[in-house]
Amino acid sequence: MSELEKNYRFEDEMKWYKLWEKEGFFRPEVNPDGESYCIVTPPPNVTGSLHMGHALNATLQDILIRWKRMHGYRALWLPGTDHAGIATQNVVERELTGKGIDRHTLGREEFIRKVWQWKGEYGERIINQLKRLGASCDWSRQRFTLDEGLSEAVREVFVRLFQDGLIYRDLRLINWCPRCHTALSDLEVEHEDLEGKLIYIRYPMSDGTGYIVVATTRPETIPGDSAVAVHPEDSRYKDFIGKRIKLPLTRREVPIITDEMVDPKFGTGAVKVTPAHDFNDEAMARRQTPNLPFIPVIAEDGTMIDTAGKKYAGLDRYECRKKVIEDLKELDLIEKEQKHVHSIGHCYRCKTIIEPFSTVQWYVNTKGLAEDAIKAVRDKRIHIIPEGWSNSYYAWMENIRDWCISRQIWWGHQIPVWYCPYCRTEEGQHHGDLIYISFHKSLNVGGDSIQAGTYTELRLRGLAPEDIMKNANTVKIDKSVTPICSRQEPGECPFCGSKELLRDPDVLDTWFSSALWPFSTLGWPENTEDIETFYPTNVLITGFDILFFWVARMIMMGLKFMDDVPFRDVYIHALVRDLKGQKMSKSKGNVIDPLVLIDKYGADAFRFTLTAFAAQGRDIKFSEERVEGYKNFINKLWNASRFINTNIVGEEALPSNGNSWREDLDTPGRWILSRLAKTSDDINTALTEYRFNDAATAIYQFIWHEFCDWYIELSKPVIYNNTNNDALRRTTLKCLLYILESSLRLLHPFMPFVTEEVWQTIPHKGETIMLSPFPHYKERDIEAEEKMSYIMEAG
RNA sequence: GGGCGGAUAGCUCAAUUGGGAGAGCGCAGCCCUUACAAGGCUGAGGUCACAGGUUCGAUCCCUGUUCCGCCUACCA
Repeated sequence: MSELEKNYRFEDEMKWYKLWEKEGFFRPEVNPDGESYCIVTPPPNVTGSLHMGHALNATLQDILIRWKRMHGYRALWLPGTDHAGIATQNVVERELTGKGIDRHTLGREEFIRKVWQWKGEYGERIINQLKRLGASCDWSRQRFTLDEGLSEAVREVFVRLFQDGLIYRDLRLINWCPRCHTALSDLEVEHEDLEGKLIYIRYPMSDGTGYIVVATTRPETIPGDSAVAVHPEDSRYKDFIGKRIKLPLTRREVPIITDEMVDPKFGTGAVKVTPAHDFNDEAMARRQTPNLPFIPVIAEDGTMIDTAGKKYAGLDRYECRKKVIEDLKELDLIEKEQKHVHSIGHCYRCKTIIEPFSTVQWYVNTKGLAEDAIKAVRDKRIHIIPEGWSNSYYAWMENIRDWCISRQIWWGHQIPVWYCPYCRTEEGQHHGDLIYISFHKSLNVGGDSIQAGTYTELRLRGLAPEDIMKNANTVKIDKSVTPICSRQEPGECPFCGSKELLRDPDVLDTWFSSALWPFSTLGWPENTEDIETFYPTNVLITGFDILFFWVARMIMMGLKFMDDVPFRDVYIHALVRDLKGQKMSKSKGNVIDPLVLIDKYGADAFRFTLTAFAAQGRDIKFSEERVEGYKNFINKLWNASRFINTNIVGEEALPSNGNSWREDLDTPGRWILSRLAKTSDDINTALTEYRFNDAATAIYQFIWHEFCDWYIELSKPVIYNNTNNDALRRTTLKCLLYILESSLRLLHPFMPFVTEEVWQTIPHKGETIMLSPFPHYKERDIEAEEKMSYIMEAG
């Protein structure tokens, strides 16, 4: 037992972490006979570094897992990272661009190799930051969503959903990011109100009887119009219905149609219909008989294509808009322009404005899955805490739309589907004629320069299958081409036996693999002991921002493939904001780096601050002053320990729970034991109900204001033997030590480092505080509490 | 457009069954008392957003209003 220094040195925190990890204390095997308790962590992106949200999230999980572990549970906190398809691809691409390298010149295989290399270099950063925070995860079980095992789970799930008819391909408008060059799901689009212009344009009648005025925010898509629509009941346009107009900037004529969806009160009550670039218009087009034609005018990269008119082809969509407005003005077809605020969708990864785009994509039919997932929450097989979020959950689930899962990027789980170019469709067309490939740059074949073509054409021109796929930039496979879905690469076409198969180039939405996380990480589809022991997991702790992205989908997939919920409780924690309540963001420059705070105040003080702030259902406005305050709290505890340590001078062994020493205590002693019991009870109850802040407040109040301010102060006369009562002196020392040691254990889940440090310097039982029992004392001494309250009030 | 949450001391926030309004920081005053000045003690400071209603009694329950934040939506 060494003399404690006057100030606690939090700088040495990590020496304990290293010991814990080395000794295997984080593994559930330390309590082999305990009841199982499991948390799987929300996997952070490999590209990420620890932000306040992660820190809060990890702190709360660590508190629960340490608490349960001390209660003797076979506690597993399973960590890992997410490959984060689009985000990671963007990061690596940006880095390559900095070196003047385009991923297309590298090719798919080489690019993926680069990403893995990048992951090897930087992927552990956030893991190390979690360790710095004190996270007691079982790192021996750490997983990555692109692991072989997890990839197998992904393939298994895809194939089974496909066989069940719950996965299908379809041609329809999707959210397309022209910068990331991929489809996005509805959730991956962030809407933001932007001020634009509502432009009133005259569309001349074909019969020369005048014109109809339509209001639009997107004049650049006029060449893609298939109609003008009015409300069927709109008397202003009664005589126009069925007539045709001359579409400005083109030579085409389009009809005036009716549709219930048109709002007569908006604009002029007449709206241009552009099925290929607007979701509403797509719906309208499909309601018409025959369907209105889809005329795309914008390319994958957001530039205009030939159908937009020679003059505009190649222009960016927003440059084109300006140009079109100028031209319409020149033609005197603009009646007026009006400022107009409306909500515009942006890519959640790169913030580019999304473009509705007609493509063939893979979808999951979610309706049935969602119904089961709704039931699980309604039947209380899953508890969402705070309960208010369950309303959001129901609202979203009840209106769920099919989930677009294919992404036109390279980093991710490639879809386990192949196509045979030599089979025919039901209509008798060759598949090879329905697969269209364009190359990133022209290929030279026997002096010919080839830029694009159908698969059949490219083969006829002498290109080998490998060359075609390796150099492909975009691959468009018609909806009617029969997919061959398989867990392993099929050696040959099951229909015609051809050995020349094309693999679907798309990868799956990152959230597809995350949805399997609670069971794929435990070893599924193998039937492992971990699955048996730890599924369903006990609680999922996460922010509300991924309630739909992730939580809802885990519930759907868990129910579907494990036939049981993935977790019993979902605890939704707050968002960490800055002092003014603003969301932290790099662009606003208000980001507080958790690592900076940890270096400045220590992980314990930082964790405790987050915990004390973590009231249910309320966002956190983070203030650094609080961290300072809890650093002082640590010092308080440290010095209380110093006081006790110097006075027991090694002569006292740790008194055990039920000893007769208690009977010799004076009123303050009986009182503090009773208060300790109440505090332990309060903390256990609070943690059971996920009231983290109440638990933190309880231990803080007890240690500082009851133990230090009152009991230690009252014990001094006794300790210094002013009372000439040796027996009482010894009992009081016992009591001081007992309370201190119990307090450390109560505090350990919140402040793992300082508690271990102090615990090791005082008499204790066991190897580490993190495996010592968590106090749960129930016996109160009401008489002593009442007596003491008189003393305290007399002050 | 629909839904949800918040408004309590100068600042950041607590208060789970309707009866006593609290903490941290900050502020004022007094204390270097042998664990801790990163501390101790004392104190000031709030018609618990506003207006009604229910009740013996409302920060808490109900209605409406204002302001703020968020989620969601097919606002051309």
